[in-house]
Amino acid sequence: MKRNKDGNTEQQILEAAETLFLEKGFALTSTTEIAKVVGCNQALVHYYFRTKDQLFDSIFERKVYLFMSAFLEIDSEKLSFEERLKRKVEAHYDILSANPKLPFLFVNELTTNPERIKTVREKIGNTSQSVFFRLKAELEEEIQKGNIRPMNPIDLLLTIIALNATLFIVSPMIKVIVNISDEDLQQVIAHRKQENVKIILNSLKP
Amino acid sequence: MKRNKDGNTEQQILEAAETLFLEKGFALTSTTEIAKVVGCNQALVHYYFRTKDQLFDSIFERKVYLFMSAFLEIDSEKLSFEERLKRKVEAHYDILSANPKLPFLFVNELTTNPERIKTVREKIGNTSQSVFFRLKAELEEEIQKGNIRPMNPIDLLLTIIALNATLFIVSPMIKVIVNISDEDLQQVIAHRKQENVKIILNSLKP
DNA sequence: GTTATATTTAATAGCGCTATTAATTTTCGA
DNA sequence: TCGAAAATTAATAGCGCTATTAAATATAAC
Repeated sequence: MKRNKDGNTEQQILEAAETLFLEKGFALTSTTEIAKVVGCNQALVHYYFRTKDQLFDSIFERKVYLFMSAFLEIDSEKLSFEERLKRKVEAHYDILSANPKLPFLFVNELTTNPERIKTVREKIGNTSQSVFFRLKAELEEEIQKGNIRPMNPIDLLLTIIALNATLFIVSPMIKVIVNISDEDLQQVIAHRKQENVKIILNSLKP
Repeated sequence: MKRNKDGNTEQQILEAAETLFLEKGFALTSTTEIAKVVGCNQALVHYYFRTKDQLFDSIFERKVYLFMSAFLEIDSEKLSFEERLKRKVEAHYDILSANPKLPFLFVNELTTNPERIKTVREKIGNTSQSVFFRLKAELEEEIQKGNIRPMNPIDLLLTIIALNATLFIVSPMIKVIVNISDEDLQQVIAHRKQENVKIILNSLKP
């Protein structure tokens, strides 16, 4: 029986690669290991994806979209700026809770391999820019109205990303610096969403 | 002339290693490359430090201390809790500004090699715990007095680390998501210190 | 059933890395 | 100045990795 019983081998490779890349990053993951997880020959990984880089890129692009997706949706309901922002922050946090390794993947790859930034920008640059300019416009309108203090949209984005992503990025560090148990850490994660929302909304006040 | 003109070779290796480890992390830095930077034979790196791991550890430990150092000093002056906290946050931010690659190093190594957590904890565990418990005690006293809202000291630490470290961790990401120039990024970094202080002090209010 | 095509495997070239060893050169005190 | 100790080098064993190639096997169309 040569053919893989579990159906689509290409898909299995993709899934194993995703798990391993998220776990250890690009450099520490080998096509040999991916093949071992799937239970196939190592050459198959290259048969389907040619190079390790191509395999990684196809995964990475979708992950970047996932990370941004919380900010992409345009809310139809007529809600206040703060309420809309609150929902986006919560949605973003939820996505990260479900994919806690995501922030590390970005940091790791975009820091160690700045070349990839160009690739990413080509593919998602327009989307991310439109997200940014929409936020910028909304923010300026609110500032104009005097509802929130004057601030740079980059600062707001930074605060959101910092608070939301960092918990997942630094949880290994936290465990070292504070001698905290895994259960306590889970508790922190659980209640941290509202904490973040609170801090972010507080930071807007005039 | 066999002897290195620039004096202490061991020190030069240490410095080159530090630069490279900070730049690319443990895995992507080779002893071969370190030797090339120093201009010596690759075996010398192993002559002085035996293994790449030992070389890394000796650097890593000092970096962890550096990261924490802002919170170590006990301020003699009689200042309010908020003022003391403000100064610590600023000192911490200053250290990171001077060592912007530090946060990435921690995240990278403690995430990809959790084994190292044990080593770090053995060496700095007591120090970090005493820092934590001092903060905890001070915080509880202030909460008792009603000066700040009830909160977990872990939350406060998380907020500080998140806001301070993240800017330096994610600056490559920011450049992608927002199409920001290097000059603009420098501006953001420059004014971000007070922004962080503001957000942190705001987050304490009852 | 035969055959073209898709999938899978074994084998391997070629690279860079870590760590060790033995030999060589330099240093420096007696 | 001699010789032990320290510093440095060349050489290399041995490993795992990426990517390719050619051969083997399975699939499906006819």
